[in-house]
Amino acid sequence: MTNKDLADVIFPHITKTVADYEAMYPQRNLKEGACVTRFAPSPTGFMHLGGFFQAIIDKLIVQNRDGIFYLRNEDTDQKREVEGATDLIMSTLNHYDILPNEYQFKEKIVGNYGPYIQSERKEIYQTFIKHFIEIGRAYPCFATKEELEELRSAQEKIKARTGYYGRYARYRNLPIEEAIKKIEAGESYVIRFKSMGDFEKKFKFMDEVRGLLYLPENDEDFVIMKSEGGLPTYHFAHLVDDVLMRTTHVVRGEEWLSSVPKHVELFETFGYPIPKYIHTPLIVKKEENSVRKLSKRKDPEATMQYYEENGYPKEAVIEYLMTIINSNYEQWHTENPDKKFLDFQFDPKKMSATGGALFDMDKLNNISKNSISKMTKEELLEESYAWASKYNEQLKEIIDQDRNYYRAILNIERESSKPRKDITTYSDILNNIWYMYDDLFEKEETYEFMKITDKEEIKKITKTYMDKYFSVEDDKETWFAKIKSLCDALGYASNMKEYKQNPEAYKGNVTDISTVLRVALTKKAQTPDLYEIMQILGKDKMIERFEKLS
RNA sequence: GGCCAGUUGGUGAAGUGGCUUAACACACUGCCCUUUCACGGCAGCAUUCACGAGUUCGAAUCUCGUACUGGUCACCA
Repeated sequence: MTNKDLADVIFPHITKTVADYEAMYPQRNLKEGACVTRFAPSPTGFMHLGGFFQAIIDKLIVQNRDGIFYLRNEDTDQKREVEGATDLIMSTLNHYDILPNEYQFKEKIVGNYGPYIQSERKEIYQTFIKHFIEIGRAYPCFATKEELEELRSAQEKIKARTGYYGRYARYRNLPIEEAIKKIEAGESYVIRFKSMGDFEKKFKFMDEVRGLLYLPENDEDFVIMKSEGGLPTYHFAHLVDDVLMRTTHVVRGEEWLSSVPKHVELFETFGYPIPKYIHTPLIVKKEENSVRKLSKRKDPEATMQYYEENGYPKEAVIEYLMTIINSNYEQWHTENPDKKFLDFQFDPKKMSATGGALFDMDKLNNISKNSISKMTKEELLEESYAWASKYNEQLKEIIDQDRNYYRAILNIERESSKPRKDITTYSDILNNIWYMYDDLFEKEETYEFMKITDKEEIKKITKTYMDKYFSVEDDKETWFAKIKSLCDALGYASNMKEYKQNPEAYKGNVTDISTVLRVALTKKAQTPDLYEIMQILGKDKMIERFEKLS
């Protein structure tokens, strides 16, 4: 009995060879220096911020060098699989313009290196596993859960390193005859890799972010194929897929760093070149006195859905993540305002290796605010309308009522060198403009009058203003000159310096008068430019609102 | 506990032996501008790079030790 017999008993249906697959998926014909990257999420029904972060890097590496960025669906854990997960991933990548070059989606395969769904690659994995068994580098293991738990507690008791390795690898040297007998008797088993490594020895490993590392060799006989379903574990799928799909750069979270010895031994056993690894910092959150990974259960901001729903412009989300990816990005972007994020030259060496970047909502909000302030009125109209159509019916209705009116409101103090920055997200817009709409204006009950609260005085100010000083034709200078005249006429100081020198001589100053007009028209003490608001409101509406006060 | 990584202001960080009396951005504070707010401008915010020792004429930058933080040790990825 030989290993070959064992392999045939386990995989009687596998007829192809490793060489067949190597031929089917030949070396890619790429330009000099072009890279192949992948985004390989497991379909859990969420698009995690951390995964998205990696997808940006994947895209960045490939961009401008005619490389290939592909999406691979890692669905080997059927227990966790969620229906429609790929839809969500694709739509998120699409929303942010980082679509892959190759993918498999809705029965459609784009690219010659598929299938890109792991559960459809079972035969391929099994071919490789079969080969491993034949060459004596993999074997069936019949250890039960209980057996493994016992092993673990025994190891803990004598303070040995836990795990299935060396002399603890109970089924490693099981005679082939016995193994076959057990299999034929229908016993449950997994396939384990037979490691030849020595934990006491170190090897050199080049991490693209951290530089040269010395890691201990792997000596664990880890599982490469699960008992149910015959699907591989991550480690083995990583080997097979990234070899056959000809991946050159693996971008993944730094939680994988400690599995590197396993992967290196796997690649070396086959004699395949090891891809370059970019282990990215995790995005973490502060809690009490510790930090932890963003969790989709506890932190809504951990999923990409959050940013879409709350109306963050996509450029803002990208820009924020870019500042974490390479902190010189912000500077680069201010120096190259017309370039897109994909033009940026990503350098893994410049990425922080600090083991965790604290998620900073303040920073994101600031970026978002700036990004909205730079939009033209037309852009903001389109973007906010698209957002409202999905997430805010009230805003959508308002826009539908009168697009021109809405556009005019958005344009207040916009499209200038120093635009306003008071809208953080699209979901913020309504809070900032409601008073321009009669029904919303009616609903608000309180007027935020400040210094002048006397009804008669307010009435006098508004009436005098409308009767003698207001004209729609005035430009801004004339308009303000008239406000000043109004001040003078009613005993308020039009000149702030004079007022400050002798406040007793006046009833108040131009600020007080402006505030009265502002609050009377908007109910709010703080609004954008009053002149523009009056222009948009128009004379009739102004009179109407002033009269409501009596 | 073993192994691995990391440790520069409240936050993201620049920095790779002298150009650093530690960049930039966010946050915060104060002042100025101003019809309110937002914007903008100016200034302040780490005498010091976790701590200790060593190498060196010279260290945030190199070496060692300690402490702390994080990751990992699954038939999850």
